[in-house]
Amino acid sequence: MLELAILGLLQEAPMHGYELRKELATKLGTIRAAISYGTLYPTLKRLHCAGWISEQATETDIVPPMTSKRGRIVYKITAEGKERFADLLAQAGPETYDDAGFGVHFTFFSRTDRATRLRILEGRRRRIEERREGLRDVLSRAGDRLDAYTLELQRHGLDACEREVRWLEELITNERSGRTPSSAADQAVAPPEEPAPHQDRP
Amino acid sequence: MLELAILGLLQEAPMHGYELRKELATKLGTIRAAISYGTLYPTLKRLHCAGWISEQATETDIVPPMTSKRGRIVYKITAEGKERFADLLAQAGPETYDDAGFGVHFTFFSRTDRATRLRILEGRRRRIEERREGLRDVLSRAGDRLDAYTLELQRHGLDACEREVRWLEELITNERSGRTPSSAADQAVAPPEEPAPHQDRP
DNA sequence: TGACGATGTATCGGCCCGATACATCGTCGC
DNA sequence: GCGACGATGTATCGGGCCGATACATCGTCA
Repeated sequence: MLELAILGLLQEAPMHGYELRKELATKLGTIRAAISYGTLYPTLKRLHCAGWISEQATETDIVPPMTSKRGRIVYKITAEGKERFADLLAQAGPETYDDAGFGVHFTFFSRTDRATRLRILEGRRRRIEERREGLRDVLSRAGDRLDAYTLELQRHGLDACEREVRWLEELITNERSGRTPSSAADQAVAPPEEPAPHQDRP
Repeated sequence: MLELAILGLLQEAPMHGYELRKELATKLGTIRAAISYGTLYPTLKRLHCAGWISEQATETDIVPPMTSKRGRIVYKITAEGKERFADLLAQAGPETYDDAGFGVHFTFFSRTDRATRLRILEGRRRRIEERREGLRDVLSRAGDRLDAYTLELQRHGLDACEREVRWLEELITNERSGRTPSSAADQAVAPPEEPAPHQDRP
């Protein structure tokens, strides 16, 4: 999963580890607090060995404020890496539908096609619906066996599930009718087809 | 964290691994799907070695339907284990406030005192508020740099944060005024002090 | 009698985290 | 000028937890 996230970010721009972590924190802020270095660096090494990314120690810097010879390693995605990214993004296993996996996939939704988006959205919905049904079962069948706090927790969880299902329904509806997620109330008119394959970092 | 959960469940009744897993699934259903055996059995062994629980292979069974000599191992909490449980439940590190940790603590709230409950509730609130502020920052400062899907994800996350903070506020208010979580609208009258130290499994 | 699913215990590889170590850069105060 | 300090940067290690897998028994139904 982290592999997908790294590949996705490097698709936008070459970066070194520290920068990657910060970028991950803002883009995936909802999903994970911040990726740990204990995971990041070994993963980068693994991706490099696999040939998905290229490693390049650098003396010079890109941005003006820094002009020294700090030993930084800039990573750049390779052609094989882009292929790998597309595969990972499109294929959906069970882990695609849990919180972290879904979040990462969703983050890069603008990089894939509508069919894939719908597939993942519906898979996620099914997952949450299952959780919701489980909670309803527990509340109706064993509710009186649980103490007040546990009960309250279940209820709060159930509420969150229902809310997320509604959110997903809306996204699915939008997707089917060819709309990009409506920001708030804008975007009344739908773009013709794919909502601009990808163009962040303007 | 899993240690706390196991100790908590064994406090209610002796159990063997398989049963423990099912019980965990229903009580902590909101938090985690189901605990993996690859974690459960090693943890049980660890707890046994530490002296928190006692291990007893059994031939006879408790419940009527089963009357054979299946090699099951029934675990029972020890006096030291109960002490350990109380310590773990009351002490609050940073991991107490993330989703899993908070969920487990909350599940056993009826087993601890109001001061501890308030401390944990407020710590959790602070944690969520931090996440909320982070999301607001991103949305206001870098919102236009992100594509529509990422934006939508952040917004959904922000909404969930705000909702959870409100939920926590309510719980904290109730706790301060000496009420157990109000089931829905019942419980208009507050019990005198601690809401019955613990009595599930009636 | 044999297939099948639920029950039950156990291990292994792998992902990811937190703690930790170490080094350099820019900035600010003294 | 110079030292302290926080941000920047790379890296390793132990440990928790997961998914896959293996193996065995029980009850049930064909």
